[in-house]
Amino acid sequence: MRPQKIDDTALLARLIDVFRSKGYEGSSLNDLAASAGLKKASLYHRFPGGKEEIVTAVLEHTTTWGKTHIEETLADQTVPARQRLEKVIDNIDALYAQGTKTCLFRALSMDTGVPTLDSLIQIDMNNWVQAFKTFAQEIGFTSEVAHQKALQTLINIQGSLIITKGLNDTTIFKNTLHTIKYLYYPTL
Amino acid sequence: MRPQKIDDTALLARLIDVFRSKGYEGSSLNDLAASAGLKKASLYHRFPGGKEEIVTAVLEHTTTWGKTHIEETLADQTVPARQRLEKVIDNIDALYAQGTKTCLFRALSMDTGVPTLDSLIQIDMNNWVQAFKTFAQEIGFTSEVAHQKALQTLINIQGSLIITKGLNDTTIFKNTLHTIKYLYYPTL
DNA sequence: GTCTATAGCTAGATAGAC
DNA sequence: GTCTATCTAGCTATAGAC
Repeated sequence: MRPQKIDDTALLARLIDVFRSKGYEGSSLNDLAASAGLKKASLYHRFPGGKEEIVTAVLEHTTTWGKTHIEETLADQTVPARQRLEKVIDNIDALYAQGTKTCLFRALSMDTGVPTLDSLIQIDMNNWVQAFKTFAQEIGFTSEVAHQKALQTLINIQGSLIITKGLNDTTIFKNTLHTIKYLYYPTL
Repeated sequence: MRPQKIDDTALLARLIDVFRSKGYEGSSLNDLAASAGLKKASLYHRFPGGKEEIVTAVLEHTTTWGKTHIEETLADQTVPARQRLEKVIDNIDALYAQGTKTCLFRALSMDTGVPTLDSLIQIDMNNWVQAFKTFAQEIGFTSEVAHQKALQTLINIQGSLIITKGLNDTTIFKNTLHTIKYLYYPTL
């Protein structure tokens, strides 16, 4: 067997970047292949189901990223709570490259004609909310308040990414990320 | 001259709806024409510059919407300040149809290959920020605090729209809109 | 596993009848 | 002003050589 030009995880990373900058319809198979240094036909070898299989794989890869970098990190009882939260914020900062890259969920949550996407995104978002909510409950907030704080966390992240892109000012994302820990530790 | 099947403002309203649900690349001229009850060639008669002229007109229409429903409403000294803010929040609630419709800026701020779009969106967003900032200063906040409140207003709107869509739960948008007035009147 | 070549289709855009 | 018909370019997807 001939060796792969690019391994699966590197390939997925390239594909994610294309989708989140151009969206589903805006990303052609030529775009996707080119960013991976491959030709269209080679992409079909790796993903026989075509564009739909590619975007599904990309979303599933994002799901596992969230499981380790958000959910497990926030729930890791061997680390002090505040330190866990700061680590997660760092992870999110890296995911969005300090606000210079947009969110894959946002890029893929348009009307695409691929009904599966919406439910995959919904599952991921629910997992994120649940992770932050569980964390907030652990440090003493009631279920209801914890839920509101979790939602506000995601709202701040997504909203600041949009405004950062629109105004072309990454300090907005940076400042918003910085305020998130005060949602959970108001007395700091 | 033959009568128009649909007048300019109604036409623009239909076109906006297509763009904000499907994005720029996802909206084909057939989609756009069909939603207006016209054929492609008729759209070219109204917008000789094609898709780029259509999307530009759509964004300019949104700019004038913002001028009247946000900027002028917030600055209207003949109305009590709190009442102006509540009116603007109502206008925003209507614009996004209680959270069921996504934001045009968000839909069009992907990598489209149409460089004009980014700067049009940036101008609109800046106008919105400036309008809320001026309002916040008028009711007593310092320039720096007023700026932060204006940014947080837009972040909450955009973020809650994304999360509302992702989780398929319009109560999130409703609740977030409801909290915006407490940004400006914390003692309420 | 990757590639070239190509099928079949739909996109954006035009020409010209009414 | 709207339409049908059509052009070209790009799209997704496949076949088959290496």
